[in-house]
Amino acid sequence: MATLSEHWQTQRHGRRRGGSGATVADVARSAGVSAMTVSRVVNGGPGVGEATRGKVGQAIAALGYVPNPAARSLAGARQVRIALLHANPSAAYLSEFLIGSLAAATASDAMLVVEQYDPPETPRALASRLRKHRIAAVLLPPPLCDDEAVIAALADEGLVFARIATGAPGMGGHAVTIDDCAAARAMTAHLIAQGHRRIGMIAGNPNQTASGLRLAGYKAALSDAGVAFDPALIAEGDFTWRSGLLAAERLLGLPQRPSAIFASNDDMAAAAVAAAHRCGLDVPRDLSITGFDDTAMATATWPELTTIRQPVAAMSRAAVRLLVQTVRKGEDAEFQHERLDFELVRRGSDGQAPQHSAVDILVRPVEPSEGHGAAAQSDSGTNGRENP
Amino acid sequence: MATLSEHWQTQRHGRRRGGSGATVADVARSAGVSAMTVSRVVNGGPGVGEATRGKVGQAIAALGYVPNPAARSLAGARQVRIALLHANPSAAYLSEFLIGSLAAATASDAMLVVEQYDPPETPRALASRLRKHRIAAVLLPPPLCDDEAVIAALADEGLVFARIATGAPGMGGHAVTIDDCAAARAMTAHLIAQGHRRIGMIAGNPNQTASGLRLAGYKAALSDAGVAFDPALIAEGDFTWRSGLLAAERLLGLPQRPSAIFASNDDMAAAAVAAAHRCGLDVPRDLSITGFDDTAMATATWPELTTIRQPVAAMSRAAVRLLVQTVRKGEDAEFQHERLDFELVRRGSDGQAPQHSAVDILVRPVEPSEGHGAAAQSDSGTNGRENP
DNA sequence: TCACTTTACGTTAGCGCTAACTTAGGCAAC
DNA sequence: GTTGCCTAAGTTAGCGCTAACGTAAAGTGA
Repeated sequence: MATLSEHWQTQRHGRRRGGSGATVADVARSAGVSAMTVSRVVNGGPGVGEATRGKVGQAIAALGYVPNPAARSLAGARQVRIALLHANPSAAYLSEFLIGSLAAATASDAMLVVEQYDPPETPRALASRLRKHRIAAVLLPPPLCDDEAVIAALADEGLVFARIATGAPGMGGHAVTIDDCAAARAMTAHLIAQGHRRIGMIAGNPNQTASGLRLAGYKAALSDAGVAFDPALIAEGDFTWRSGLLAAERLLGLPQRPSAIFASNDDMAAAAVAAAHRCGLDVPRDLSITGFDDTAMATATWPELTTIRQPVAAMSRAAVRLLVQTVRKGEDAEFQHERLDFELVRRGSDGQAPQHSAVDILVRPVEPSEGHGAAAQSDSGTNGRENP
Repeated sequence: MATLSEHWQTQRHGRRRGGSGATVADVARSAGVSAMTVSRVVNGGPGVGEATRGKVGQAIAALGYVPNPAARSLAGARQVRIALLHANPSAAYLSEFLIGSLAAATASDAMLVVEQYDPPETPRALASRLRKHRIAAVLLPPPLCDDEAVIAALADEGLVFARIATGAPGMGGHAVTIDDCAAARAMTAHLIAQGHRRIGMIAGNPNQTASGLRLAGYKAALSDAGVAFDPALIAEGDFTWRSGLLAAERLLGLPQRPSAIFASNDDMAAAAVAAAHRCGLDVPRDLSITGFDDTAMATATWPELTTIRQPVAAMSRAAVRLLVQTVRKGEDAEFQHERLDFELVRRGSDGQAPQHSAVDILVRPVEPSEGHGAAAQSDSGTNGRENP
């Protein structure tokens, strides 16, 4: 048995200290208050005077104190585990998505685990598997965010969930989206403003609600501009590159082909570029093509795609925050729909509509946002002779 | 909903029990041993009899006991924080990489945090920033795995690191790779086996050590087959799509153009496909093209790319495991080089060489040094064998 | 046989933090 | 004044686990 003084020493510089990092006790001593008060300050709890709060804050800064999350969740007995459920690990947005969620999870002292969901498994089995893993909340990126069977199963198991980039909020869960309809409308208006009138639309898979919204935005912009809607200009894809290729080929095979194609995601837009090249069309001189999402694919094509940027990382951060809040609060689950801003990123794949283009460019040069207009024109004019 | 269970958490002695989950104490009681013994069993520690171990194991299974990681790292005062350092959040491999590391980190009770490194910051500032965040070990995916300045700075700060998919192990850190040279050799042999003799190579950025190895593998396969090496068939890229396009255009502009192009990654291979189409060449009838990495880009082109699959998730898992081990062990850092198997994935972008070289096949069939060629013909792809 | 090591456990004491309670002082109302 | 009630703290008691040490029994060697 250690003597009293030895014991005291042990407590401070004990055999098991991690070495680095001050503790609440250190801060408390330095600020001349109790550990509990420090804890209250750190967590923004009530019942602390303004002066004390200041002293403690200074001590925290001076010692570089960072709370130990392990101790925290032990003491609180509340270790929130959030699952990121994905169906397709190679989806382009997933890495950015993961980075955002991981940051938010770390910040709110929750634990992020990644779970895969593959078709052979039933939604019900999935949900109970998640429960067994002690998951409290689930993050649903596309395409899972629109899978009603999965959502129903999760809700049945009492799991909280947040749907990312879905078109249809509601269904008892948080939703974090951009305004898909407005974005599509902006992009279509952008094309119309450049003189395009026959604008092909490669729509997404109809079981993704975002597809519908993007299509609606397209129609809205046409109607805004008084351009008649032509159903023949809608080709349906399923967000894969391959489907985009087929859709684009159909559009380009039309008797009166469009002068622009707006694809519902970048993969399909990139495929449209490939299809255009196959047909001997120059992009954007003969055909403008725009995408949606601003994934890596947008810059893996030539010319690079003008597209809509979704703030994926911010969206996942927001979703994690919402989930953690809900789980910690407990009962009063009031589900939110957070809508973040999108951005129209202009690159080189769009330009003036063919008929008037040469004149227009001389008279009214393309806005020099990135000087791509001229460069794209000259670059793509070189070489590139082909015929199928 | 959760309303029912939340209410009565006072069930046990403590007023603060989080509802779900057995504890060591529960298991101990059920098995009739002490908590410490349970802990020893769980951690595979020594000093436990076989009979006791069995009893405890049964109790664990019966109660569905899962250790609480928070309590664990608190008690052990060893909360290993591993940083995944990345330079480019949209890199195609990153999501798979993250999934693997996250799984491994969770399994070994380490904490994974993601840190970005952007050029304006100096390597030294980066390293000290990591220290401030209490990072103990760093995961270095490409291209950071070959950044000597960064590596030196990390080493100076006493951080352990693991380099993924680098070509040059050593430099005081773990390395997890595939055998890039053997993989490139296998791919080249695969092309040779199909009658190709003029095989263009789009090399990677020379400051990536993997680039050199892949080039070496290409040369080795040529030499294996007795095909003369022609420096004109090497075009240098930097792993971006755009650079691949330029490189491919140069190769296809050659007076005697190659009948196959082997690109050092999928992005460049996809660009080569685009370039071929631009020139009116059919892939694979007129030109075979193969890639490397098997990222999403490999299936976002038509035809889909025959490529080398790297087990990215497995690699990141292995790296995390190595790092955790090293950090836990403490000093005796013995750095390992783990080399995992690659796989040649055959899709639609490669085929027999055009007519005239078919004669070559009949006259002098290629003698694959280790049976790469023959095995690789099978559609499902084959496991790569290590080289002597 | 006894001293000595080894093996197989049990005991104690925290890791750092916070929920829940307790206490000290202030301030109003009766 | 004193009762009551508020606010701003401090105190106590763990959360679940394991490092370090304690101890009893079995094995070892002379």
